[in-house]
Amino acid sequence: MNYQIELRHFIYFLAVAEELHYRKAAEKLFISQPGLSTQIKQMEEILGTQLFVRDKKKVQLTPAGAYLKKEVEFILNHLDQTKKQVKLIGSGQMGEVRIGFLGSAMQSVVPDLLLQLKEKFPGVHTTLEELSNRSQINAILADRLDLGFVRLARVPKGLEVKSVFEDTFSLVLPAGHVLDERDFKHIGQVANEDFILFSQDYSPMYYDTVLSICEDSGFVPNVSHKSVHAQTIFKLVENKLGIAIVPTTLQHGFQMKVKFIEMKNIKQRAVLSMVWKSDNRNPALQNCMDLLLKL
Amino acid sequence: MNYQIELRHFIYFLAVAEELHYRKAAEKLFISQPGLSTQIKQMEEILGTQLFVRDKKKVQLTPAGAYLKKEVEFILNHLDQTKKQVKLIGSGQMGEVRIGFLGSAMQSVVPDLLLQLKEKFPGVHTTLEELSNRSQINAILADRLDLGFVRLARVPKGLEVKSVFEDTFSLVLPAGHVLDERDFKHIGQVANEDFILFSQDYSPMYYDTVLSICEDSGFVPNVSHKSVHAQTIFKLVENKLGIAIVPTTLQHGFQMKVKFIEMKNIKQRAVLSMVWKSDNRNPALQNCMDLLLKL
DNA sequence: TCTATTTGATAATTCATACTTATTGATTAT
DNA sequence: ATAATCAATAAGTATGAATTATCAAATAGA
Repeated sequence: MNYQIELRHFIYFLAVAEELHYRKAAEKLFISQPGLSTQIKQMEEILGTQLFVRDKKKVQLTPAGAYLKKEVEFILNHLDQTKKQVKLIGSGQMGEVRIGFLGSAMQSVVPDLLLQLKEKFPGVHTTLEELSNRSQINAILADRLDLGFVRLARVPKGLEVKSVFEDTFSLVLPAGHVLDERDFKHIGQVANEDFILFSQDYSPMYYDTVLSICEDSGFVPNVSHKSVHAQTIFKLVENKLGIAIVPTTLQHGFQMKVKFIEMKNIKQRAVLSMVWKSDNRNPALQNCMDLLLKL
Repeated sequence: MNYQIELRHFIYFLAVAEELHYRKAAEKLFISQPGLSTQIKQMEEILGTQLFVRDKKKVQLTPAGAYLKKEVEFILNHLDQTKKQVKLIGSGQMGEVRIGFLGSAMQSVVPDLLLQLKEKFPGVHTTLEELSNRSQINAILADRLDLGFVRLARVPKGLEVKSVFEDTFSLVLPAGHVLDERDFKHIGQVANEDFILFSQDYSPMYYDTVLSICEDSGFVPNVSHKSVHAQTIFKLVENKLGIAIVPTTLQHGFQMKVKFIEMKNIKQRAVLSMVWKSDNRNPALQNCMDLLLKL
């Protein structure tokens, strides 16, 4: 009667919370459904709180269950990371920093940073993952990621941000476009063209900034396509399906039949920021931040 | 051979890490020393890392063990906190109650109620949304809302209603109108004026009631304008585009050049009711209702 | 050098309980 | 109506965490 919560409970709970279906969850866990039922029930008894509502053909989380789900996700992620760190420290290496980045960050600062990190802390292993702004924020909050490179004006409470690179914007035109660098005065000259932009979901800040650039020239762009890949955007421009506005450094690393016209005379900049959790417990990240904040 | 780490391991580990002495740690844990030894050993096997150095008469933490100790402390603390929170949310002392209300409820009961709620359950967070009767009912049925303040005679099955406030009706006239409070006897005196009422969609009950008030005086009102905003109605009256009949408490909170004549002698009342779902699972709402139903 | 004492690790055994299979009762779909 | 699907319950099994008993190694005191 006087049991203790165990990690097993959490893993089972998470499976049910995700599937909202006992049999499916049990299959995923490779255990029998009755076993799962009793374990969840026991868990509810230990916590003294109902976690699921099972009424007639459907399983749902209670408010307490929904809260617990978030916490359990965090705890299990943190535990995984801790296990890795323990192994690394135990084997004499220093640790791991899990880094997320927007595709557009790979052209400018991130490679530099990785080189510096490798030099100063050869023992620190880094993992890299290309993710959207939103995914990075969520991953950092859930402790699946230590450090993110995003383009965001604001971040949730509990996270710290530091701007690391300010880039001008460039107009991207098909190679044979009539407008040339010499003739270019302002963006209003291409107001009638179709625009190809990064999706608003992918980077709201980028989207807003581009709109504000156009607004400053007195027009609302006609957005014909949206994409999350620079590659795709350039390809579309190359095929004359529209023109684009992107951070200037994005021109490096792609072989495309497009021309870039840097817009130095406008005030808007593409700001790339680092984000991390104020209370991140990864000792390798501490070292990493000490280095990075000095740059 | 293929075990999993469990919280038990962490608790045992922490005891040993604190005591640096197996027998003493075992005593503290109320288990036998050999049991503790095997569990720690198993833990080291699972993690693939040595956590303690036991050489000749003394037990000490390895670097990996020292790191793990810090993390285990954090995890166990966080877990304790989470358990407490889950209990609080489960018992309704903490959580969120999503409240909808008709604009006209903001003048009378809702603010009072919120104050009382904050006082008794400081942990319960409330969200407020101004919605029409119909929108509130739909939102409650769809579980997007926990509690609504409506003016309705009937509600769909599965919902509960309780009248919370009965307001008299007032006649709203332009400031310079010939009819005065002293001269006023019955609504028939203004039978020939244009009437400005809340839309029938917005509150069918209000609309019906106003019609019945007029009917009792033997006339059918000429409705020239309809609106969903009290603000608009008063503005129209101010500009002599008609007169209105509204719940009396609506006169508070607006700065308008209109005069109110309260009609105490008629039987009709503007009834404000609470609505909620009988089988709402939100524990915070349960507490909220316990409080409210006592008033 | 010999005990006596203390340490953590083994060995053998016991016992709690997480898990299994079999079944039920309730609900929905055909 | 019949079949199918769901979670809960019941009874039995087996895994492994605990126990007791013991050991080997180290220290300290005579």
